[in-house]
Amino acid sequence: MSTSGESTYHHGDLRRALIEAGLQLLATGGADSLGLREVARAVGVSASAPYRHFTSRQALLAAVAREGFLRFDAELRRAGDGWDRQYQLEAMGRAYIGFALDNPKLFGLMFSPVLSKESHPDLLAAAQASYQALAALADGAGTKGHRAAIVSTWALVHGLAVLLLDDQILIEGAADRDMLVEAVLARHVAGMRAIAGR
Amino acid sequence: MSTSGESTYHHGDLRRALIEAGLQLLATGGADSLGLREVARAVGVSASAPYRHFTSRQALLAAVAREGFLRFDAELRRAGDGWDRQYQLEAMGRAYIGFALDNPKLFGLMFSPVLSKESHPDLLAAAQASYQALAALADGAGTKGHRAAIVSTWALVHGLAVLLLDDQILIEGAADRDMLVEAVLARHVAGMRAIAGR
DNA sequence: TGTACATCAGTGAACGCGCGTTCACTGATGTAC
DNA sequence: TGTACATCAGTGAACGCGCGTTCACTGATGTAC
Repeated sequence: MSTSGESTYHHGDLRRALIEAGLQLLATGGADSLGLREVARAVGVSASAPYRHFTSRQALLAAVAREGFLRFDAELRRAGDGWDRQYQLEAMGRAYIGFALDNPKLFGLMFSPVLSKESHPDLLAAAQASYQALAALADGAGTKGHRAAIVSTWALVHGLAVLLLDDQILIEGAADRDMLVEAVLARHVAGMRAIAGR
Repeated sequence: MSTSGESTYHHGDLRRALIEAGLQLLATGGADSLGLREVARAVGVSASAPYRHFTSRQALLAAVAREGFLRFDAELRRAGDGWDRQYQLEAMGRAYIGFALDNPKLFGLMFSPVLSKESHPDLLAAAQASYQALAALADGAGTKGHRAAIVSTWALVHGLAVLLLDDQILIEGAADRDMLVEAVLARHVAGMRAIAGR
């Protein structure tokens, strides 16, 4: 993985490497659920080595999911940055769905109920940061502080992402899919504006 | 399961019984994924018996998911029946989310990407029937035939269901949850009406 | 700068487990005459 | 109605597999003097 001829012994940052390998496997691999041995194998380390850094398989999954939320959050914010306030919602919605489509397995893990957020506080924190981004987004659409408005936006975007991910919606190619996403987002924004009365 | 003292030999309708047990296990059990042995055990039959009725574990899962869609579909339609046209969308949305909350694991299986719909045509058919129900619903809201309108409604309702299921939305008890669902549905309907221009 | 020693971060063999699936089998049921 | 036989729908033992996890171990690294 790093400079050649290097031993895997005293790896440097095995913890980081394992998380990275986890993300990699989710990005390219076939399996839908990560294994401890699988990740260890990918890094080129013995099956028991991860136990130096994670107390259990759950802990590794949580760390990978947390990393996912950090990147997700960063991408959402970056997407929002370049735009005028009135276009932010659509830009971030696009980014939300884009992230899900680009990282289907990771997205699935992040929102999986098998990872109890209570037992992994830093995972929870990372997830909530993403929520804040969305909340700000809905606020920007002129419906300050209304939980229903925030949740509506979130649910719409999340639902569309999940339905596309699970191949539930009949689409004809990527272009058709993108058009559909645009149309749905535009509708939503129009609806929100109409309700906000402007 | 049936009249006592009955042998499991020449069961009568083992296929049906296995599917039923699968639903039961998803409803009450802890595991998130059904196993062949698990289901066989629940029915009180040997581990290899299911192979008389299902070619593989996948086939059993598909059959359970199909049954899920049939019930889902029936519930959606029943929910829509009792209401005036203008309240149908909300009624069915409630039913959609209610089904998901009542049958979290089953709902998860139904919309799981591990079940390729292509290799299970009757599963696909059952799933599409449910889609028809939703399409009719969006039509009823006065936005005839617009795919974006149908998908918006579907995505919103599905997304809200999934987020609630995965404990992503911070809620305070069932009453609070129900209020939120109502508010989100009401907003959506209002938005759709506003766009449709009435 | 060199040495002694504690601690750290890996190894690799082993554990038990439960799974999906196969196979030869056998008892129960249905059918033809 | 009775008998012979084919077929059906189970049994139960066995297979290999990969997993998470534990454990005693050992080589590499860091630290105190």
